Amino acid sequence: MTPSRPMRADARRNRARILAAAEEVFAERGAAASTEEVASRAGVAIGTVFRHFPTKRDLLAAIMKLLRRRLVDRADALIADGDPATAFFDYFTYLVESSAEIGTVVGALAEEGTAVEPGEQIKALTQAFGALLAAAQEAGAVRPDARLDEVMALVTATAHGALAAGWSADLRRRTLGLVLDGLRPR
Amino acid sequence: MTPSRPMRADARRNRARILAAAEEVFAERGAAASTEEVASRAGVAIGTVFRHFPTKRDLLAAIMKLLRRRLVDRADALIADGDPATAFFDYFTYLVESSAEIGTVVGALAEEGTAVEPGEQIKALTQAFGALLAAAQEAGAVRPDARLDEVMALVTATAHGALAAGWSADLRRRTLGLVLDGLRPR
Amino acid sequence: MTPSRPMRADARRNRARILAAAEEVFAERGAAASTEEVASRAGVAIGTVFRHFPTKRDLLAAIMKLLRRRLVDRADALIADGDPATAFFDYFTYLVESSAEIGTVVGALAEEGTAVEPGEQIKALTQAFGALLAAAQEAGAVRPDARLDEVMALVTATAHGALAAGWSADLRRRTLGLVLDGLRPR
Amino acid sequence: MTPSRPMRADARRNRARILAAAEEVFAERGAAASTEEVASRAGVAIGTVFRHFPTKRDLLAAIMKLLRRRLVDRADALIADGDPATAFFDYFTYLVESSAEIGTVVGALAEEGTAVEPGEQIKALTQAFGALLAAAQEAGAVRPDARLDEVMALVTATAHGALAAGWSADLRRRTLGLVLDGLRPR
DNA sequence: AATGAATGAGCATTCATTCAT
DNA sequence: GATGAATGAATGCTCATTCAT
Repeated sequence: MTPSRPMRADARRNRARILAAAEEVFAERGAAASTEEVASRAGVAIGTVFRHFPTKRDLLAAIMKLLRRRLVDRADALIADGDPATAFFDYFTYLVESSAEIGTVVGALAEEGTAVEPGEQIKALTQAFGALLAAAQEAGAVRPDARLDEVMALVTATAHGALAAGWSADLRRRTLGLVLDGLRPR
Repeated sequence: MTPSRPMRADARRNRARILAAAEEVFAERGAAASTEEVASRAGVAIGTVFRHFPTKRDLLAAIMKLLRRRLVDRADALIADGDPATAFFDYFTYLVESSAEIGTVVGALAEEGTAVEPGEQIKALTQAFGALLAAAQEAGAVRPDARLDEVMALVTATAHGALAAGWSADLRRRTLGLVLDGLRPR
Repeated sequence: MTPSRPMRADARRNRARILAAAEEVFAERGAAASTEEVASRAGVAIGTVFRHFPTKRDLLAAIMKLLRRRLVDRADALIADGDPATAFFDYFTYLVESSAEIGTVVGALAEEGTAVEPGEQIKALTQAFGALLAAAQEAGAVRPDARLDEVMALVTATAHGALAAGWSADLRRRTLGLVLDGLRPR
Repeated sequence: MTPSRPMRADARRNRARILAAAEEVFAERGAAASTEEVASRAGVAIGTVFRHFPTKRDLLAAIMKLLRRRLVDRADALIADGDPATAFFDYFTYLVESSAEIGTVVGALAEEGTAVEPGEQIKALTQAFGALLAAAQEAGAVRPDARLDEVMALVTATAHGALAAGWSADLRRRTLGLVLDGLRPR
């Protein structure tokens, strides 16, 4: 309950390094990669990793939070930017293209049995995506009966698919085209 | 070579039990589940599992083969059955609905680095699906420019998505609706 | 105590095959080779091996017995043959040259903790070698103070050394020369 | 590379304990003894053994290095000491007497197929022994035509023999006498 | 706070041996 | 007697997590 004094400077630096290393390592090696590997890539000792993230789960969750924030930021930028019709499709495409980063982590957590709490971050993402969707529907670029949860499901699916199956860039573009066509008004 | 006389009755029974148990266990716990768990669920000793499948990989691969055969059989049944327009969409839906079974295993193998030989089984599946697609396009039920690889990609994606994200039955149905709409002629 | 009826013909044939296979396998792969390998090389099922030799130990012991008999036979032949001076040295050399066969088995048994009972066979070998030694000493070809147990020890040592260290044929010949020189009268 | 600061005190203590335990265990039980046994005899957990020696092979190799160093040290001491004639024979005897320690390990490694790199250690040993031999020959205590490799072979053989066959102290002394006689000038 | 050594449960795999067929 | 499937203890090794330094 005490506000717990602000982190020491080196501690904060280490936390960041660890997160960066973890992102790299898990993206490369899958979630089976060892925490030790993360530590050494971050240039810290294993104990330091566990001081910051008491559990491997916690580390994975933290990465996810990070990724989500990035995604949300991008959505906000697109919303602020302009043309609603383009924005929605651009964002959808962007999400699928970032899949590799996200996918591994999501998969890893799913595999462990306990999915991470959908928490605030995902709410924020959903909200941002919702805004883009509404705007696009308003502009008549997306069929009006498409609901937000369906659209979210669709991105997730396409992203996972692209990742797990290792589609070529070409195949990804074409498949994405089909998916997006399903969202356009007839 | 040696004609290798037909498996003894108890051996065949055990092999089947192990496969069934493995399917269950891996679907529930992910591919990280232990072989020991499979053995005990199958009611055999650990050595028996390894006698039938010398490697965990082999066990996983065997499950996959089994699943694929089921999928192909179903496709063949639908092809033989009649109405091409319905058949294609039914099969697509069926595949997504079986996703839980397939997904884990596929994912597990992909994660290990060495995917199982795409070999005959997947060729057979692609072929069967191709026949359904062609018939549906012929019947004017599917847009003529949709290519087989895109359609395969789409099923995979939807199936994985449904699996990993744990969609509700309702959400799955609605999302599937959107996907299939993208495949219909405009 | 009942004389236990004479072995069935096929049983005797199998016993022989197994022994032959075991000799091969253990010579090639060392004593760590699996009993299963022996069985398959002999063309019988694993159960058959264990029916004839209830324990891996027993199998190894049986091989040893076989080898010893061969060695004794050779000694007897040399004794009967003639020139005592040559005979002793020839036999010594012969033993070292057969080392590969013997060594593995002996080593294997030693490794297991319990050496095989020296039993009758080894007594027979010692006796045969003793005869050769005595004759050679009589003939003045070997120093009269060399005792039988020392000579036995010497062969064993040289044989093991040649085996374990993988001496070249040339090195073996030269080293053997030194050893034998130690046995000659000065 | 990295200067890699000097091992922590407890780590060094454990490393030493493990090596000592391993020497004991492998000498008693042969190389088939389990790593677990080594761990428990050393009073550490199994993980600690593997942290220090990532592979059983590595552990075996480390023991060998240790033994070799001891042998070389002894040789150096004898060289420095004085009387060349005695030194050579003393060292030969010493080597045979240490055989139990060495033999098991050497044998174990040989059996595994990959002998440890003959590398520096064995070169050092050969060299030290070579110096003793040369000095002894110079002093007229050893026949001048005896070559270093033959002499090495002879020690190896005698050591192995003494070890594997479990000679009594008396028999070892007498046999050694015969061997050494073969090396004296006539 | 950081370090990195120690822990020990867990895992895939092997193999001598037993026993139903 | 022969077969070969089943057993299960044992082994080498990994890795998340703890804790003394």
